[in-house]
Amino acid sequence: MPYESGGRSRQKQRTRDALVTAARELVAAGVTPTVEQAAAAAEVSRPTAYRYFPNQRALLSAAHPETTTTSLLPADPPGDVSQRLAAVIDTFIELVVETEAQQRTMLRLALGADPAERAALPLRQGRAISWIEEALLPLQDSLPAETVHQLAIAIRSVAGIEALSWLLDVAKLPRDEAVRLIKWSAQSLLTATLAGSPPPVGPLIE
Amino acid sequence: MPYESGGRSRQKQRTRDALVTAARELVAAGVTPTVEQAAAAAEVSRPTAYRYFPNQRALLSAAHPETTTTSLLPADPPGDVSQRLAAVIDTFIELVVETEAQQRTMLRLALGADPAERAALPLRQGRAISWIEEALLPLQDSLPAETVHQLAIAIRSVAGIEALSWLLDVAKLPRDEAVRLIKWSAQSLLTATLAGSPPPVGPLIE
DNA sequence: CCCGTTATGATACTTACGTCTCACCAAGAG
DNA sequence: CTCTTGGTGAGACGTAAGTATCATAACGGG
Repeated sequence: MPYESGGRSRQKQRTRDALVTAARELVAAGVTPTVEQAAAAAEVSRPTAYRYFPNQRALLSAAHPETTTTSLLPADPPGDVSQRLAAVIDTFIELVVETEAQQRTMLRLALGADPAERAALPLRQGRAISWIEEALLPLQDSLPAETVHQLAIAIRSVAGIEALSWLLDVAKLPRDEAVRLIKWSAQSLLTATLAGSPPPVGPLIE
Repeated sequence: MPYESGGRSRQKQRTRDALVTAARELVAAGVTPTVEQAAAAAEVSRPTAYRYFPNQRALLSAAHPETTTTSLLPADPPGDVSQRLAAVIDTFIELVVETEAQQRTMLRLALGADPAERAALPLRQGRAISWIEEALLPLQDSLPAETVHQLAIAIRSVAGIEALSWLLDVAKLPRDEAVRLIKWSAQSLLTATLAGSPPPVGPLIE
């Protein structure tokens, strides 16, 4: 068994990193790079790129810009849930709008995959839910954690790139109106929960 | 000027119809046909298909199953807005779930287009908004039409294939829970409006 | 009936995805 | 030093999108 010392040859890791880095830069530049382009930018041959990623989708998914931000709340977060949510949603939507092109690309790639491949792609699971849950933290005193989680999911589903692109493309709302409507929807879901109609949780009983 | 009598040769119309019909059948069968397949099914050559549709996207868009249904309300619609909305949303979601594969395909195609092309594609403008507006009809006594319209848009944005696929793929909700959550969100938006917090309308004034 | 327009088909070309085969090279093991 | 092996590059192949050229049926007008 040849060279295994210290975690085997790190050539693979270096090549993989080069590919991801190159692809990331191209994606950040606003384009959807060809596998050939990404390979060239990484100074690697095209077959090699395919040795690391089964297809373009997987490569570009791995190149999806990583957001390391762990919280969207301001330095001195308000105690009021509604205000906390407003702050988080404001920042989150801003984030989405700023990277709209990439968000659309990733959404399109994710939709192109069949169910089996979707499960394999670790991407498309952003940090939005945990961000929103952090905003909803004050609710944990009065509501079950599962209910809060479900509410966070509902809020994310009205505030993501999917809803935004529909509001823009189909409903043909101006960008600022779309953002405003999303904020209203998010607050309305919270209001309904606070008013005593929390999102349903658990198995259907009917 | 040769033959122009009675609306010129209808050969073009027949060929176009054959293409759309063939593509529609393939799409309804659950596949995303290549231009070649659609052309073959229409007994037409591939270049001819491209003479009628600039690309695959345009062809498949034209093949999008037409829903001629003009209303989603039951025969004897309830007078209560909430119940009317529940009825319409139930039926609408059922419609979306039943044709989920096609819906995803159309969404992916729509996302693939650049802004200029998106404007040219008449598709992706379903009848959902008018269906929802019909459910909200009783609100017209107490709210401006523009507000009702905005509310319908907000409701549609939480009840469409975009939100559904996110709930399923990313939030990993079981199908029945996703549907239930969507119904809750839609009702919550209505509730918020009735409770005196209607969706914002008009130009931003800040 | 002949002529010319028009729609169409046949064919080829370019690009890109994805797969495969084969040769090469470097580096560690003996 | 030699032999083996893992990583890589070169090149070819098949499919499909999209474009372009050229030839040929079909059909209406005179």
